[in-house]
Amino acid sequence: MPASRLLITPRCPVRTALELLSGKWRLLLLQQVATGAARYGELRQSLPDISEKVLAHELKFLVDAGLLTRQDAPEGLVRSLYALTALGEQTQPVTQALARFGLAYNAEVALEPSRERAADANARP
Amino acid sequence: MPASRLLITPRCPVRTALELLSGKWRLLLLQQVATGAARYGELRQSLPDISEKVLAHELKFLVDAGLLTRQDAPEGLVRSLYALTALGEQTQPVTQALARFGLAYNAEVALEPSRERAADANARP
DNA sequence: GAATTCACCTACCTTGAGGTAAGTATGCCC
DNA sequence: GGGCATACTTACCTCAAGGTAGGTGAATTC
Repeated sequence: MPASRLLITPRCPVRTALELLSGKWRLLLLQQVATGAARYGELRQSLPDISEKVLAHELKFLVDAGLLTRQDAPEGLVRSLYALTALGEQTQPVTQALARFGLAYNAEVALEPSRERAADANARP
Repeated sequence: MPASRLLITPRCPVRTALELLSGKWRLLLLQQVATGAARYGELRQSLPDISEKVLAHELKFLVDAGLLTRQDAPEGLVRSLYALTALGEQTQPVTQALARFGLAYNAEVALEPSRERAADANARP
């Protein structure tokens, strides 16, 4: 099975994906928008502990990268409606896989108090 | 469909997963180990541009987190054989999803030279 | 027309992830 | 026992992600 061990170079697709999607908020933002086109204020409420600077910045990045679209005012309304592009929708399997792993990890940690120290390093209030 | 919009709190499983797996190297290391149990030197060769400090540190982190095991010398050999735990194997769907997204992104960018500027922000030699 | 809300933007600061370069401990070979 | 390889460790530094706090301009409300 080491037959398929591959050299991890900068052009590896996993690295491409990591560079586009890594960060504390990007995948969470995409996940929120996936639940329906969302406005700026809705996103801020959904992710209570993101700062406004970062929210605006990440939205801009995702639009520039072609993962989100921003619709300006459908005439008369306040502007800003974000939606996933086709490419953006392709991030959903990633988020789902992460969610499944997160659940598996929590389940495992619950069963193994012996590893609580390691888990504590990532514990939150 | 906004029926299922959920509050992203620190306890969300996606956040748990992101905290454990985010970073430049973790998923790549796990992917490499998944191609067969690996030794320190093999991993260093597979990921040519990781620094030794980070390689050692990330390996330790992954062992502490319960995603990798390190077998000490099977008697007489040089020590250090890393392998995935059951939990560690559960990260593979994440990596696979990232790989699929990376390929889709590259394909899309190749078709749309108009967005090359945004892509350039993440381009590498 | 004053006040408020919404969707941002700007300047400044802190923290930590990751890099560089060197050193250490252990075993193996001859 | 001197040299070499493997598997790390340590001290130091840099940079960028992310946070804080306070703006701004346009629309909407009263």
